[in-house]
Formats: sequence, C-alpha cells, structure tokens
Amino acid sequence: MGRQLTAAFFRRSVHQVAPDLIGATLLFDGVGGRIVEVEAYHHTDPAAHSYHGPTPRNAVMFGPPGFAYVYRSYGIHWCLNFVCEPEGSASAVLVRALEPTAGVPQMRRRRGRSDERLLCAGPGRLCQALGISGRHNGLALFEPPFALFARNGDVAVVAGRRIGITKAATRPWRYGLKNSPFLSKPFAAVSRRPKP
DNA sequence: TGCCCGATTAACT
DNA sequence: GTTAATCGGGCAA
Repeated sequence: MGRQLTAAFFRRSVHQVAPDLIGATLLFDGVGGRIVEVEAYHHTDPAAHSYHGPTPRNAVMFGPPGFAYVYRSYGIHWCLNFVCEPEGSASAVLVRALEPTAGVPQMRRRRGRSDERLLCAGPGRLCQALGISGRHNGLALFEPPFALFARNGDVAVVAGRRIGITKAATRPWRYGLKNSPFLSKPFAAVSRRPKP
C-alpha cells in the first residue's frame, strides 16, 4: 500500500484520476480493499448526473474535488463517486468494484452473503459492504472515515465501454485491473481486427 | 401533477 | 433471458 492520497490527487481531470485509481486502496472505517474498477463521468457527458445542471441531489459534484458524492440508484442501491477537477465542473469517478482486503468478515455480515468475489463487485454491493449510504454524501476523501492509498508500482489497466447506461454508452471510460476476478463484469477482449 | 426512465441487484424461468 | 424492488430528476401538460 502506497502513500495516502490527499486532495491534490483529485485536482485533475477524471480521465487522469480514473485510471490512476486502479490498484489504489480504498478504506472506509478500516474496511475495504483494492480498487479494481471505476468509470469516469465528465461534466460534458450526457450520462453524467451533472449534465442537466445542479439539483439538491448532485450538489456535491459542483463543489470542490476530493469529496464523496453518494447517490441512490434505482431507488434501492447506493453508489460512491469521487469528485474531480476542475472545481465546479461537476465531473466525478464512479467506484464500481474492489478486491476485498480489509474487514472481510464485516463486509460478509453487512451483505448477508459469503461469496468473497461478489462482496464488492458492483457499485451497489460495494457500498453495502463498506456501510456507505446517503449519510456520507459530501464527506472528504482524505480524512476519516475515508482513507485512500496510492498503488505501488505499475498495474495493467484496461479500458472499455461503461455499463448500465444508455447515453454515450460507447465512450470507453470504464477502467479496470486486467484479468481481476473481482470485476463486476469482465472487459471485452481487445480484438485486433474489429468487426466492420 | 403525472409519467417515464435510470451510473443496479437478486431471484426468478 | 426476464422481472420486481422503489425513488428522484427531467420533461410534458
């Protein structure tokens, strides 16, 4: 586990922050693991919540970088995002999957399921396992209960199209740790000769 | 105001 | 493969 990430890490474009998060460690109250999958949502992106302007729900996205934007998805699940630069632009990175490394028993308890591979494979499962909900919307990522640590050395990062959206779905702004068994879905194989 | 849809998941067939 | 659970935003009226 590398040095702890500060606010400066998030003062960059989502397109830089998102791939840099792969392999980093995310802990919430000491529970969490390695980030293996994220998606970038740029403010110019029709799929971004901020695209149509500020609302009470997405207000945090319009604030400073380095804070958590937590929202309810499909009326049921919670999803965790990291706000990035430039400040006020409302760009963020969605955290989609972790490889559990810390507090696994507690995560199992919260999830009510034992399959370690699925504990944090997907944005809703991840928040359930870490105990993150709307109460934590707007918290800083560089101080407790959050703690983020940079990865050590290089990792194999793959990119692909994002999941579960219909707008701008083909933009390859999903990033993952190559061949990780903890992804919410595998990345499509890179075809040297794509179909016409 | 009412209607539709979504950055999802799990339990079905 | 299909569907229910369930809430907030956007948009039309």
